[in-house]
Amino acid sequence: MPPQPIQSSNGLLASMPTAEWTRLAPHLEVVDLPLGKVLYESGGPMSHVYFPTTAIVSLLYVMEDGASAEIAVVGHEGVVGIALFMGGETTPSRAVVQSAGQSYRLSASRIKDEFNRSGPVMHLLLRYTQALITQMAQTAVCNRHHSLDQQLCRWLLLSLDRLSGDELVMTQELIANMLGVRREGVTEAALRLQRLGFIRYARGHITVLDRQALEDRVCECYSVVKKEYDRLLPDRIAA
Amino acid sequence: MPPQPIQSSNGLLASMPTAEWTRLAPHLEVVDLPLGKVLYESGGPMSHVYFPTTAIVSLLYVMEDGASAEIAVVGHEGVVGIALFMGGETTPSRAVVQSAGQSYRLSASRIKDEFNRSGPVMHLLLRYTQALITQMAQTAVCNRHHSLDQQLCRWLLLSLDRLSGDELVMTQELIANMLGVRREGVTEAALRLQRLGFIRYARGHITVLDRQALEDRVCECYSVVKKEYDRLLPDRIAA
DNA sequence: CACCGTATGTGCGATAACGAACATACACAC
DNA sequence: GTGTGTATGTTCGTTATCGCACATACGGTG
Repeated sequence: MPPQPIQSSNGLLASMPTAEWTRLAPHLEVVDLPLGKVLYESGGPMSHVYFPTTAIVSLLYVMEDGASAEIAVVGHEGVVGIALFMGGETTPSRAVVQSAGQSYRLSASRIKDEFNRSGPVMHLLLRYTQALITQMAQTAVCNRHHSLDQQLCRWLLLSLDRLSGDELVMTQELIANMLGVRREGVTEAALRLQRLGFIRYARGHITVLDRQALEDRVCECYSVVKKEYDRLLPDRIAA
Repeated sequence: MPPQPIQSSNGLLASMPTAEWTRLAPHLEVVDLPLGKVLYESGGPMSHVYFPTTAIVSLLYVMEDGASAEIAVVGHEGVVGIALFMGGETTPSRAVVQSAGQSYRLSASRIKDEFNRSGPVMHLLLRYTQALITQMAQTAVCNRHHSLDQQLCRWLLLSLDRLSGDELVMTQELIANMLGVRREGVTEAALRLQRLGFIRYARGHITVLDRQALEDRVCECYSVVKKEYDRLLPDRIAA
């Protein structure tokens, strides 16, 4: 299989009709998002919405005692900052760059203006929001019922879907923070996958060797979410 | 003569400006929702949205193997069926009546028409949706990090907030299905609360004797969700 | 009032994940 | 090459919850 072309755009932006794209394009900025950058703090101000292209952003909740859990992940298929157009202005979750890369961004006032035109962009953003809701709901279910092994597979596949290659730059420590488990637990689960020959792990670099094997091992949560994204956002345009 | 609701209204309906209320009121029906009634099946058609008054509805996901988990709960503060106006038409979750009572309902076409006017009703529904998102996210976090005892407290308080009295009609078996845990686990957690004098449990009837004690024992997830509802839906009108 | 179905209580061993402490081992700077 | 910091691997006792089997007890029905 030939390598996937590098995703040069964002699925939501690419799905916009010409008129809307023409209106918004002059106001879009391209920004580099380094690993670990916090786009929004819990309850904090949100100056822009982000449409990632090659970056991946995690929405996670950090508790009073410091424990954390990922609620959803956003890549080139979506947008970070839905609270702006949903009317809440802020959310109790934090948005952190999980994989460095680039993103478009649009100021809060521009996205609100566009949304309030109640045109195709609004409907697109709302359908995306529903897909994101499904991801959150499925995360809740998965946290309840599935093993760390399965959740790691789900997490790897969700990340892989948002990257161009087959390699993730991500320490086990960070994965543990996302999944809300111990680092040692991730080590053990990753070792099992490595012994089976599905992945190769080396100091913060994971290479997926057998994606199909991960899909065979993952829980249903992955495909439920994926199908819902495909259903709700069918017009995604390839790079 | 149709049954009249006990609780004067639903929070969202009560928050609507006069013009919108006047427009919608003639089309609202009052319906009785018996315990266990399935309003929507996973992926199934959604003919109406429901604005509960005295009923409580659970959104839950049922897995292939029959295991289930509650994703969110909706009572007189909200609406069941957001997928209709979000544009998805359906969702992978099931909506089940958790506590019998009454509800208003509105046909799918009427709610969509009203939503598409892009007026105050749309903005109200979107703010509600954001609050619901917070509840789902917090459910995911709670499932990951908190003990069954804490989760039971959270569940009891969330239910209590949506009821008029201090008694719930609910077997431990059903609570276990909602929380996605074993029935025996609920028995043990409920016994602990009972021995402490916080609740009284008798064959499907739970009476909360000391609400404050439950609030002292519950994890932060409860207050995070509650504060977010209060922040996003400040205009709620009391019963 | 006897019966029976359902709801609740109890007692196991099994297991997955935890928390902590520690061992290795690679990557990079000097 | 040596040193150092970070990433990964390993071990072990502890804990919460599970899965199963079964005991009890309430309440409506005949």
